[in-house]
Amino acid sequence: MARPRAPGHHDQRTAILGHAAALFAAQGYPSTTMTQVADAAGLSKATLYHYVSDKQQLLREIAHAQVDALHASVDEVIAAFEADPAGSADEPPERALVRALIERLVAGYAGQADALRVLTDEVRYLDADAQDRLRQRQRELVSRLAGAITRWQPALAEAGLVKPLTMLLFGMVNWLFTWLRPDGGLSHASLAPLVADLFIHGVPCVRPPVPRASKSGPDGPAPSVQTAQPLPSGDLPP
Amino acid sequence: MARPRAPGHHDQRTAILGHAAALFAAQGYPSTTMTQVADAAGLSKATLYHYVSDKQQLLREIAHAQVDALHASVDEVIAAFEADPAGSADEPPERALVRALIERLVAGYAGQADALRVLTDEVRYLDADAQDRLRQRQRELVSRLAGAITRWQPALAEAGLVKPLTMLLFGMVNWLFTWLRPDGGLSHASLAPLVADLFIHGVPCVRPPVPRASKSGPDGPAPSVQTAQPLPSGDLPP
DNA sequence: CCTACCGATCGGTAGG
DNA sequence: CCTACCGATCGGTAGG
Repeated sequence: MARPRAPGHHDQRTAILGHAAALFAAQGYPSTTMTQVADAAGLSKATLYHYVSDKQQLLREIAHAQVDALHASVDEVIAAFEADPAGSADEPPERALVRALIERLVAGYAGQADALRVLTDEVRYLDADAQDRLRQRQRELVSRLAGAITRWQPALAEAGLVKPLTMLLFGMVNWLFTWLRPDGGLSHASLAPLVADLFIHGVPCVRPPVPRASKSGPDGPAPSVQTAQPLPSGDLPP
Repeated sequence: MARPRAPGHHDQRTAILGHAAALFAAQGYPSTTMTQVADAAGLSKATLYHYVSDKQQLLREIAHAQVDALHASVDEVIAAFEADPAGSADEPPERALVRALIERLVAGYAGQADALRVLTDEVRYLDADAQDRLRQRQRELVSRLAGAITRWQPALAEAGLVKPLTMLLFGMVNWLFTWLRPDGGLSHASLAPLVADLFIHGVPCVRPPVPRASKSGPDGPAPSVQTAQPLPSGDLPP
């Protein structure tokens, strides 16, 4: 059989990013060598450096492409919703949008597990500048989800609970690739409604301020729950 | 002022593990150098090696101590429950136990953020043997939570949903240190009931098999949801 | 002879 | 697109 045609520059870059994402996801960024990336892509290390300027660029592009893809998913769901806001008739449209967003995010994990893992676990190894830009985009993603939840449950927003609940949702979703095996008996498609049901039926039942007696003594007024600056991923102290 | 007394061997080791956990959590295991660990502990590198045999041992002991601490937390909650199974009278005891376990796990994140982050994010860098032993202990922890949930909602166990729901719970909890700042307006103590309420009110509402029309066509019988082998953390392909 | 520790440097390998 | 290397720095250990 003939040797496959050398792909174009753009395609070769795409392939390299895919191999790099798989290696970063499996081994972590710092312990993945450029030689491994080159081998996986079927290139010499020198040739690899013909397509990318350095190791950081691989991480930067994988992460940015992934967060862009997540935004695009939200775009699509919202566009479909605005075209037909009625939803599925058995639930209010605001809730239907939240459900659709959750199911879409979960479903997206099927084919993007590697890049998503890089986005959540390896971003800490990015340069400070690239990391800041990425976190900004991630915060925007959180805000879009939080906005949909606020329109569904406005009372929660007044209590300052929307951002925390949104982050709990991201916790469930981002933790998936940690335990969900693509070859397991449980698929992403069958898990998506589970996550959506759990969140959608649980959220209306949370009790805002928490007047329950906790371990801490009465050392002040009941703490009003405030929204901390939400950071989708850990950050690196100086 | 006199030079402080040299702490005992055990105390010095404990201090070293604490500094290493902080560095591993902040920078990741591979990019943390033994020199940094030594500096943080106020020791020379050679002296550091008097207390630990190698870098892997640091990671191994931090992770094992942390999973042991989590088991101890579960022990305590269950012991308290068995001493007084009635719970808080306004909810069934099985549900009260699940709530107590959730709140205890969340509260535990207050003082153990570094070690927990190491446990969830850095275990992949452990040797295969140590990693296997640790994952076994983590699976046992998941099983203990799943057992409590099963006793509360036996119907979910028959549908094979307990392990997935347990992992969603761990997702919310393990994701906390990613966005919850200790100095933020939102404390672990005020968040714990939020997580518990969300889970406890959401779980009874999940619909088992999912007879909803999904995107996939009718290419077979409705997939029976099975429990995949739950892995609390990612694993390293060969 | 022990412990606790130091300054200096080893062999090997990383990214480029 | 490869072989041959570099400056640096890693984890770990030597002698005293």
